[in-house]
Amino acid sequence: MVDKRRSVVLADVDSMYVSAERIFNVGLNRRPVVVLSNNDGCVVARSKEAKALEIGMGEPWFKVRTRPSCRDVVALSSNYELYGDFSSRLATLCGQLAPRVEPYSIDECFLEFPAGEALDAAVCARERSARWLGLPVTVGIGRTKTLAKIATNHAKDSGIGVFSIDALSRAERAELLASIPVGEVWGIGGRLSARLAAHGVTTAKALADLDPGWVRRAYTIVVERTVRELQGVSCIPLTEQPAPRRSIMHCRHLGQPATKQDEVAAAASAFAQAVSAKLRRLDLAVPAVTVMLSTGGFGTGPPHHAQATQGFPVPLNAAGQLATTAARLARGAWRPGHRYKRVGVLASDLVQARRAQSLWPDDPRHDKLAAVLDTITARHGRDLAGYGRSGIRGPSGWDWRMRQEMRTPRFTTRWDELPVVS
DNA sequence: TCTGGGGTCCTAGGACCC
DNA sequence: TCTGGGGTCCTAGGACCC
Repeated sequence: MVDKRRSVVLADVDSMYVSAERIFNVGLNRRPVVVLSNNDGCVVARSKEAKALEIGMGEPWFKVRTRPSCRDVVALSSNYELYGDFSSRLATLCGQLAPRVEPYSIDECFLEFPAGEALDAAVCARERSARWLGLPVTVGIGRTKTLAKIATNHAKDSGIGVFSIDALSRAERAELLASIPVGEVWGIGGRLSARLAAHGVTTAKALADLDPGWVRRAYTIVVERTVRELQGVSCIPLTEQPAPRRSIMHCRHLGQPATKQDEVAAAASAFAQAVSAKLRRLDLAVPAVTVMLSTGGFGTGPPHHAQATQGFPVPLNAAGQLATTAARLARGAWRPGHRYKRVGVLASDLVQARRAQSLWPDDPRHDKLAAVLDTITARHGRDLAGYGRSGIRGPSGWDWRMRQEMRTPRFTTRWDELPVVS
């Protein structure tokens, strides 16, 4: 009898950011390496050697760097352009192997196969990724996405490259699920695991043994789906065609807190131009823009948030209009006496740009100007040219730009940053 | 001194209508 | 004293993911 069932394969790059950095710098091999978030704030990726030093995910770098045990750790600023490029190479590689592929995140790809073909394909994906891209990949196989996630985590924990949860007997599978804390199940975060624990549910097995109908009434449909997926019933299908973007946000901690109205306006204007560039690249337009200011929660006193929204008569994506509007909104939302640490510009309810009209429909110079500014920004960064005073450092020396002092070159996407072999 | 950024989906509750 | 019901739309907030 032909087995018509499907298997989900998850290909997950080991320490993606560190692995991408190591491709161009073999000196990083076998050393503890971490990659930092924007502003060089937190640790967002760790090599195996760094994990062994008990450096936690999300730990602030300024704390880690002072530990005696971490003296020899190499820290790098994140180079998203490099990681994004390797991410799309991995997706391409997977696409050549599988009839159906969903690039899920910057370091993960779901593939779907008829059940009998999954294991060979998984081995092949791992070999090709290592040989063709230089990226180490761990692969997990299961009947559903949630089970494939569990298989991948188990493969990583036990140091094997490929693992299929489908290959286990019923008893072995129960044993594996019983060894996994419920909070490690995909879709179950800190809040839900605390609530589940109150019901006596502390392992993946206990979650899988619940009645889905009860879970739906006691929790939500999201948790119900997770329970069914653990039981082997697929509820979260592969989505080959990503759903259209609903929102685009550009939100940053400022390199230095802003206290002046001009300062928040300058940052909002600059971020709006970044949003505009992304909108135009995706051929989207936005019917309203929101600016958010906040003081951040680590100082003394409660954090202060302010936000303001402005709608447009027709959806648009022009950099000049978005920048002017965002600057005005920021001025309006600003209140004296606060140290603003974070500014965000949000474009939501996005629509196709072709269906929208520009408020400046007849002047092609605006499109040309925007294109030129995008080129300058891409090549030289945001502080050289822009609308308003966004890019220019204030007279007081205030500088909102993020710190990124340890970024490697964008080897594969910039001609002038190509690696040189001598 | 120094603590990321960018998304999605779901639910509850209020406003409003007939 | 007694005080509809059902539907839709919108928003804020919660929870999760990487």
